[in-house]
Amino acid sequence: MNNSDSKHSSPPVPDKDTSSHGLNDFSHTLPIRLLRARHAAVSQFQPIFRKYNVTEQQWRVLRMVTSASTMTAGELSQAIFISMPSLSRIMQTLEARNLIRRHANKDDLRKTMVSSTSTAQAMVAEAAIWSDTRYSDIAQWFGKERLEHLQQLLDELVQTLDQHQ
Amino acid sequence: MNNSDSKHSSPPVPDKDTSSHGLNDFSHTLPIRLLRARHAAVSQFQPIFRKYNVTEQQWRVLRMVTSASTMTAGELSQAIFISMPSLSRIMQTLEARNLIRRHANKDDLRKTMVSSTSTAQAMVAEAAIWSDTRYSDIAQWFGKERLEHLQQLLDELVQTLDQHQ
DNA sequence: TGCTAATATTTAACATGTTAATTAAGTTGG
DNA sequence: CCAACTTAATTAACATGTTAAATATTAGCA
Repeated sequence: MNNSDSKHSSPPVPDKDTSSHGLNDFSHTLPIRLLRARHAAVSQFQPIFRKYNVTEQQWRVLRMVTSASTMTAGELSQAIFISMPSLSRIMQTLEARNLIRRHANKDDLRKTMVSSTSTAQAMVAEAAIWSDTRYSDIAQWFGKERLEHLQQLLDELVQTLDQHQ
Repeated sequence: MNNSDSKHSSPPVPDKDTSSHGLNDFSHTLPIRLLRARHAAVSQFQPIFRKYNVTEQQWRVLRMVTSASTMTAGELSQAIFISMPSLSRIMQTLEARNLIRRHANKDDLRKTMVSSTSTAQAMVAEAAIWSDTRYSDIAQWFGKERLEHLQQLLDELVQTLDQHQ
C-alpha cells in the first residue's frame, strides 16, 4: 500500500476544484471564513484574557452576568451562545474562583440564578475601558459604517439560515 | 456586598450597557455574532456529517486533502484553519479508519505528506453534489451578491485586524 | 390526587481548541 | 565536522464543543 501508487507520479497536482459558483474553493468556504474572522476578532482582546487569567468563554460569562446583574443559567447560555453542558462546567470553575455565585430560584427550584461577585465586577469594570477602546479602534480601522453593515449581514444570514432549517 | 445595593431596587435591571458606539451590547458583540453565523452555516451541512459519521473538522480534512490530492500536514493545517495539535489527533483517527494515509516526505523527513484513500474520495465525490446544491440554496436564499459581499467583508476584516496586530 | 410529559440543569464520554513542552530532522556558522 | 538554532510534527494537560443520558422539579390532565 505504500509504494503501489508511487509510479504514475504526475507532478504534485495543483488543485482540482471544480465548483461553478465560486463559493467553494475549500480553505475559503463560508464556515472557514467565519472561523478566521472570529479568531482574528477575539485575538484583539487577548490581553484582557491574559491579564485576568481567564479564557474567552469565561470572560463572556463574567461580562454578561455583570451587565445583567442576575439571570438564570439558561438565559445566560442563550445570551452568550455557550451550550448548557459547557456553561455548567465553566460556572463550576468560576464559582470556585469566587467570581460568580449560584443559588436556586425560589419560585422554580429547577432554575439556577447566576450573579457576579464584587471581585468579578471590579475586573469587568476595569477591563471595560480597555475593551471599549479596542472596539472603537476596530471601528475606525475598518470603518464604522462597514463594520455595522457587516454585523447586519451576519444577523441576516443567521435569520435566513434559521428560517430554512 | 450582597445586599448593599438591594435597596434602590429598580425592577430586575434590564441592561446597563453604556457603550457609545453601539457595538457593544453583550450577547451581540462581533465575536458572538461571528460564532452564531458560523454555527448556522455549518449546521446546514449536518446531514453529511451524520451520513458519513464524521465531525465537521474531519470533513474539512477529507475535502481538502481530496481536492489537493496530496500536501504536507502544515499546509493542510493552514488551509483549513485547524491547529497542528488538533490536526495531529484528527489525522490519527482518520488514518485508523482508512480514510487518509500519511508518509514522510523523502526530501525532508520532518514533513508528513497526507493523502486521501479511495474510500474517502468516493465519500467526498458523493457528498460534493449534495454540498454544492446546499451552497447554491444558501446563495439563492440570501442573495448571491449579498453573500459574496459578506464573504469579501469577512476577508477584509481579517486583513485589517491582522495588520493592526 | 396521581401519573405522565415537559423543563432546567448536570453528568458522562469523546472530539476539538489552546498553550507549552518534547522529539526529530534540517540549517547555519565557526 | 559539529554545536547552536530553526522548523515540522507530536505529545501532554487542561478547557471547551457536542450528543446523549441522568436528575430533579414543575406542569398538565384524567
